[in-house]
Amino acid sequence: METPHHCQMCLSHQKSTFSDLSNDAKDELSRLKTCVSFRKGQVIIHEGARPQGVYCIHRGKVKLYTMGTEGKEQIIRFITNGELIGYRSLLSDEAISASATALEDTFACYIPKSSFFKVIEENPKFSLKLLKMSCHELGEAGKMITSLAQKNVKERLAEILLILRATFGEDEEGYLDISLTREEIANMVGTATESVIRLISELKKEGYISSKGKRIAVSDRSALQQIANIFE
Amino acid sequence: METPHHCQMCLSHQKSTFSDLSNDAKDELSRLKTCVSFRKGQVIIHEGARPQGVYCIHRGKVKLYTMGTEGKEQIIRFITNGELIGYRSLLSDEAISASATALEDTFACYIPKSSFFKVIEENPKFSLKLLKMSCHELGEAGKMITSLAQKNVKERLAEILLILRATFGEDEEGYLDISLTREEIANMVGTATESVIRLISELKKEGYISSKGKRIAVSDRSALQQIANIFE
DNA sequence: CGATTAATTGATACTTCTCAAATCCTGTGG
DNA sequence: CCACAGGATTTGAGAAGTATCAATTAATCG
Repeated sequence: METPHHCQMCLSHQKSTFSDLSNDAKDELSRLKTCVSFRKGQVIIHEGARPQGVYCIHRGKVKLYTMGTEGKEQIIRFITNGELIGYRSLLSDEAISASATALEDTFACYIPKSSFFKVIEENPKFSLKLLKMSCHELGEAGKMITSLAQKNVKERLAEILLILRATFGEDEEGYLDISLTREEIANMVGTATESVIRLISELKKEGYISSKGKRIAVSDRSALQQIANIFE
Repeated sequence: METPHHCQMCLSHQKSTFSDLSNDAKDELSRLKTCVSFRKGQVIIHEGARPQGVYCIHRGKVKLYTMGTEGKEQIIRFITNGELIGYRSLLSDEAISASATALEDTFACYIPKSSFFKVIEENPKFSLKLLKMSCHELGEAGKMITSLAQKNVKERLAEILLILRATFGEDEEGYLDISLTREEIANMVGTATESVIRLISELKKEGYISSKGKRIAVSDRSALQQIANIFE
């Protein structure tokens, strides 16, 4: 893999997990890390494996998913600029519980396990930040559990569309700035591909979203919130 | 609330989250904590509130759940001896995302927020232990998400019965050592109470479990594993 | 021993899945 | 640039899985 020039900057990236570290610590990390890139569709970490380090995404979009029965993917969440991949299993000392695959060409830093733990041990504040992060994720996971258990497919689809918008934003034409197949959307919503397709066209008819090919635009956010039973 | 005598011991409880602390740190915690108890059915922390401290369960059983639409509970997980309640929202600095209610009379230590953070800051190893714990929970949550999204109700019920057995064990007669209503089981499985009832009686007919009143005994663990698609 | 709550059963309606077939895209090689 | 192969999307029809509602029986608690 090439070392892209911009990777020099990735530790000080505004939104990076490492952004609050002291300059000294960042310098040290810079020496310890290597830069890697992944093509669209490439697997970054694989469920069941033992992790040897963490990836910090500099630029790109990644899906995190587990394999369910019948080999069907269940997308747990998405990971994008500044966020970490693989820290969960490293810290809990377990096998990797979810695979990660690049949704588009992605650039990342790779930080070996030993270096990662060194940074944690020498920077209690960073350790606390990781703790805060994982506890936040835990809350999000709880919400997802409740949605899956209690909402119907249309409600969940509306919720996911809002999550996609909040996570990836919109391009200049107003479309969600993420390219997913209908199947991937279904794998996040927890339903069959055909059901997603039917409900997307239903939401279109109702005027809450629009779409061109696989690209989707949210046109009435508050309507989707109502459908999804989100009151925030 | 009275201060039960046995609470003196709870920090050194074999399985306590705090068990690895130095004696000095434990002594300090002993001065900072207070002892509380909850009757069966009593709410310990309430979704949406701002937490002021954490509870460490000394003895008892607690359900952690969020309110879904229509006021239906979704049980996220159970908490028992040695485990913490409320640490997630304290550490992520968010509102409490899940309520906790005692399933039976429960004794706990209450550690105020400031004391909890003091212990974390002064004991990096403890901080790392919390990190490990929350990352483990994150993995469990991921599994639950995949189950809810991909397994049918019978598969999920089988899985939950196995989880209950692993979490709470069996009494001398072989029944699960936890008393839940059918509705609570349904709120964990993510289905209607009547569906749980029908499937429990189906599993009974098939000889994999037995039951007397509300008490349930797992009689064929590996059959349940097969039904639940668990291959471990 | 009531009175209340929980558990059970049956009938029916609704949601969602599955399978099959048709159409639409997209990237590629000629 | 065009045609084509292969995958993705869409639509329809029917089956399966679950939920809901109502009525009955069982268990529990003061």
